[in-house]
Amino acid sequence: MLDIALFRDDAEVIRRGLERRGEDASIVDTIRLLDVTRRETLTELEALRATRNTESKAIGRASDSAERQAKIDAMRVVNERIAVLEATLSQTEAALDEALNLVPNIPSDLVPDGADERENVVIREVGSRESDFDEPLPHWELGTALGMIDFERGVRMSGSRFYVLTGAGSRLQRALIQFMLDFHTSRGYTEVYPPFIVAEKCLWDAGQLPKFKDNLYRDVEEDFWLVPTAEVPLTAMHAGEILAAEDLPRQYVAYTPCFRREKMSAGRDVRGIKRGHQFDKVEMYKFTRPEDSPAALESMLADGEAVLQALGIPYRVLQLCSGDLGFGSTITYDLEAWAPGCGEWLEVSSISDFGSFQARRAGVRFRPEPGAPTEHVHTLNGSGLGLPRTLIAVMENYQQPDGSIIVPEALRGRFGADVIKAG
RNA sequence: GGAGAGGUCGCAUAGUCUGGUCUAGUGCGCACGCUUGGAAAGCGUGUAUCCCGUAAGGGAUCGGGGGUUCGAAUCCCUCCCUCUCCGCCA
Repeated sequence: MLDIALFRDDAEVIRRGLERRGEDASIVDTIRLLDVTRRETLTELEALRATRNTESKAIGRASDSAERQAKIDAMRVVNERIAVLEATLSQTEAALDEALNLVPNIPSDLVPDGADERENVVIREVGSRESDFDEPLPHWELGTALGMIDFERGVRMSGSRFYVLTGAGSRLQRALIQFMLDFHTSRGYTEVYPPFIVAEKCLWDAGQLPKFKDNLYRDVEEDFWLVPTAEVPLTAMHAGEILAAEDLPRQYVAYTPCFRREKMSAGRDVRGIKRGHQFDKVEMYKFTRPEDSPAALESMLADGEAVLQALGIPYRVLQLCSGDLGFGSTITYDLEAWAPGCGEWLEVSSISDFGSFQARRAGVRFRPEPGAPTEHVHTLNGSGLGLPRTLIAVMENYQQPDGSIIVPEALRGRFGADVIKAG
């Protein structure tokens, strides 16, 4: 959510931001109008409430019963007007909230203009894509041959896009998760195990609602929603708090499954474990002082890249253009791992600075100086990394001509073996 | 799931029965000042958040929402949460 003050003071910045994203900017005028109505209504309402407060006290003190009754009658009239204004105010505020919740964040000046993902910019490519042999196998063939992935039984249990990791597959994913958690912890993040089911409020805080309602799973009877990413509970964890300035930045890393009710187009990404309704992810998250978030973004990017480097996976860094930016983000880098078997780049991480967008929704603030007014913190999030796709990258990059898979050195201790062979 | 007790301005509590003197008292903690060679103690002052307003000032918030009333921390309804006991359970 953007600051309502920005709509008053510099609406042009918002319009330009919306246009860069390729969105209609007319909502800005709607919001400005509602804001004026709200303030006019509030001013009159509060003046009347002030009258009522004073008069009610006078009534309490009044000894003459005729005078007392006259005041009570007068207050009845005032109260009728108050009721009308209260109704207007609550309608106006509801409309204002609804509109504000639909406005995406403003792209940073550093973000290149562009209409969609085709105009994202490759910033660098790291590692060699050279392969030792001509036809590397895709992970679905490797996984089946080595007893790491069971597609049929996953589909039998849960339907299309579900799979079972078995034996070395399951173990390798677990080794990756533990490796990533330990890795980020050693670099200054605090490990967190959050709820995987949260109240609706948390999804508003993180900016998932109202816009992405169709992508969320929820309990029919109770206020329970499955998290689509650990970003949701991590954002909501400090909702409504005023964080101690000396505790900033706060840096968290969390492993969670992620549940997404995507309507996946038939025929696209159907093979393998690249895309599903359930997947695992290790997420990095930071709360920072506003002035610190640009540097925090760069260091989070470095943290994501370091995982890929430690695993020895070739990757590239993309800067998203304005038209491909996520709803709450001001600036985003994607990390894409090279998967030689599929022959494609796989998005394994998306690293963003959300500015004060989520902090304002969730009410996360800090006090810069003792006695100073509170300010919203900035929040940043990034995958560190997404599991099934990192698993794919490991399998496909480390496959050998004899059909086995070498276990990356960084994972050997946790995995408990150097190589994955059939049988 | 059942029964009971609770949720008050950092923490702990008073106030709720008997609605107006609650612009919410007190203790602790914290900050500043006095005092002191320095400190402790003592004394004094201050110490929530948000909204409207250039300001003066005003308003809102006693877990959330709704109601009764001229007026609600206080009465009524409802939801949420916490604690104790019972049941169930990994």
